[in-house]
Amino acid sequence: MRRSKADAAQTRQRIVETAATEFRRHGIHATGVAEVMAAAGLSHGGFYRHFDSKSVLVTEACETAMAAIVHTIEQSAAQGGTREDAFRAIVQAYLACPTAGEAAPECPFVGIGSELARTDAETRTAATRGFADMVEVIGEQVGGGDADAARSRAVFAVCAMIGAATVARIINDPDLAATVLEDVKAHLIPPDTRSRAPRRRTPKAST
Amino acid sequence: MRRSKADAAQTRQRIVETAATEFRRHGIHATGVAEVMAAAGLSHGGFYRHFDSKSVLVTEACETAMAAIVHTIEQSAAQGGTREDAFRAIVQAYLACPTAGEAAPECPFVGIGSELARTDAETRTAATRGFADMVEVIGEQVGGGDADAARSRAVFAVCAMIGAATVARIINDPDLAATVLEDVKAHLIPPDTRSRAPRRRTPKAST
DNA sequence: TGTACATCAGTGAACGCGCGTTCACTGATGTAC
DNA sequence: TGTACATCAGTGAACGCGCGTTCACTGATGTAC
Repeated sequence: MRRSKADAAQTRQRIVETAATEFRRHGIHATGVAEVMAAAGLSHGGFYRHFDSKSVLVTEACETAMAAIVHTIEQSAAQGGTREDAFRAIVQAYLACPTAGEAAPECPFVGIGSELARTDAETRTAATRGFADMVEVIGEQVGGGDADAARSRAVFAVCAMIGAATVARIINDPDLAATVLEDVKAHLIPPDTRSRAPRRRTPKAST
Repeated sequence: MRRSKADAAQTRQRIVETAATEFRRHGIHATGVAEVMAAAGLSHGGFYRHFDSKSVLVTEACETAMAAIVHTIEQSAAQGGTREDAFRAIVQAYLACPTAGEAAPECPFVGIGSELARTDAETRTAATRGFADMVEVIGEQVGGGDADAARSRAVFAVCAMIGAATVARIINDPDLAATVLEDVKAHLIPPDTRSRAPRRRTPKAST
């Protein structure tokens, strides 16, 4: 039963968005085309009306997922009045842990990080752009130096957050996982700007 | 052709060590039992004389890989005279980039990070122990506060390194990937103790 | 110590299954007149 | 505007392939006497 062009375009987009979620949640390799289509409410046969191959879907899903996490970070940033508030809001939101085992549920660097390194050039390019965007948005909040210093600090913060969420998801002990997230939050957010969280026992010299 | 007990035990260990390398390099899902056995110089049929299932191999390979990265970190630490030297040596070695796309080739948190989060309880327990060991070894080098502060700083450093290596492997632009590794090194290693690497243009206030 | 037999590490073919992909088919949509 | 036909989104069965796993077989190892 043929659908209108508008319907078809909408279906295509739904498949990509569903894939972005499924891949992040269960991994790229572990998520089949049929699984994505079923989650989108379709039968698997129609997949190739929209995409040449699974890897094309992976690329587009990566682009969509990257745009989503960048958007979330922008929204977190918009919550804070000062830039310090904005940065704190970003870190708190990214490393928020309803359950530590599902830290940063939106971020593809966490959900499919090690798999992304083995994807094709197009997908890795999309991931690279996503990382650059994350750094840019966060770099705007971590000023206090020249542009390059801000960018460098943003790179550091993004890497620390990605590493922390990755580790927290792997760790088999919920308390330890939560502690890891708290430790990394404590080190990323300057103590004088932190809100609720208790300060470290001995602040000590800067690292 | 039956082998002696000693030979069989040696074969088993060879399979586990081969698997540790193959899984880290190509991913758990993407590496078949037959592939591991072939890489170990065996035919795939004999696999189940040694292991009940692939997931048992995954667990043991994870244990082996964790022991290896912890051992490497210990050896890096042994190179430095002071604790600051030791910490610098650990970070420099972990984030050394012959090619940035292969950062931290030994560390399972990087090579199979997102896949580890979806493995069974035994494997995640092995990974959790490995993380705790990494934190303990590094914690010994980042003193300057009480034990808990040192542990917390070690957790932060380990997460930042894992995140940096994960990102560097994904990024499609070798220069950007190398910059990420340098940025994270620069932030982890206090400027006054860094050796060769050029200092950031404006050191600025501590973060 | 020597012999006869059970054990089992390793081989290679085979198994069922799920994967990515293809295809014949359906019927609503888009288009040409 | 109405009609006749081509297009194509979506369905469901089928394809070849590689995966994890099993199995009959081989022959050296281990063991009981």
